[in-house]
Amino acid sequence: MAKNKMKQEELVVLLKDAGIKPSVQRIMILDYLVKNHTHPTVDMIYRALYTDIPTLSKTTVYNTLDLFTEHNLVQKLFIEENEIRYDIDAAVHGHFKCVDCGLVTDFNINRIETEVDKLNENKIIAREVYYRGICKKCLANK
Amino acid sequence: MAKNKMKQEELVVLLKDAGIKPSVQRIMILDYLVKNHTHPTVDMIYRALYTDIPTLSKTTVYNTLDLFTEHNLVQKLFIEENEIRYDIDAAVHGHFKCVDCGLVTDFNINRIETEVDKLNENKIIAREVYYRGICKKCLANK
DNA sequence: ATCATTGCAAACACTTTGCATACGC
DNA sequence: GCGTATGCAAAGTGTTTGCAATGAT
Repeated sequence: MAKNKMKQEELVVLLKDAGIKPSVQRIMILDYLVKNHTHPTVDMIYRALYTDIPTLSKTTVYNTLDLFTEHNLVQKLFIEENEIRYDIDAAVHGHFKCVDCGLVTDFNINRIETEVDKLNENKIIAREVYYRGICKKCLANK
Repeated sequence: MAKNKMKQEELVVLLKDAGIKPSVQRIMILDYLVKNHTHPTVDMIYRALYTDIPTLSKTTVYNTLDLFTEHNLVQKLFIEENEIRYDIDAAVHGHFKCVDCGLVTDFNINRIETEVDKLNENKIIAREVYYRGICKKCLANK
């Protein structure tokens, strides 16, 4: 209980530091993202929180995640068609999606060597590396 | 004229080699992809070909691109939400999308160094690198 | 009292599906 | 003639918009 209370305050600080006014919904959504590094979709977040706040609207989840994205608290991932996923991990890393079980996992990138001359006059805002394949767990089940 | 005829035959060979039965629509869509390395969306392809074949249906464009994807003739790109783009270039390369003008350009990747141990037991089917930012042309216009 | 946030319902955009027609060997 | 390809219309899915109700300071 005391721990939960403390955690809540940390989340409030996180929001305020990002320049976002806290609210019950915003804290809960941030809480979910902090506790679940599973690159959830809007629907996953909505379904997880719906039981706690039955009045929650998907619009609010969309609004809140857009707000978080604008304030660089989360990053949108477009690893597959027809779904946006959200990631709270700020460090640059790659995403591996298993096309079998759908799980998205992170992996570290030490270095990307690109053809510099073609890119160096552009302003690069985001770098994303997506791998798709079959994870070892799904490979074992075959 | 003679050149166009020859080109057409080359496209037919390309399709047959991929195990795809040629048709007027398939040849025209492939022709568009070969001539336009602009990572087009379904809509771009549809609108470009519509004037030549007014009976063309978007469904056919979808069907054909799915078929091409299955036969590894093209690759789907998920660089931004709500749009699938198609790329006929088989070599592994990165994609830079200008968030200002929307243009998607290719760049070469010489090497990606990842944390090997975490990935090497997975079977990797596709590797995609997306950069987003503002291209030098748009930067100059500001 | 004022301004921002929430959330319902409707609208939207892109994609897929069902099925009848047309085409090719 | 038979199997496949095409294309219309309808349905589906994820996201956005308009707007009224609610909440916070």
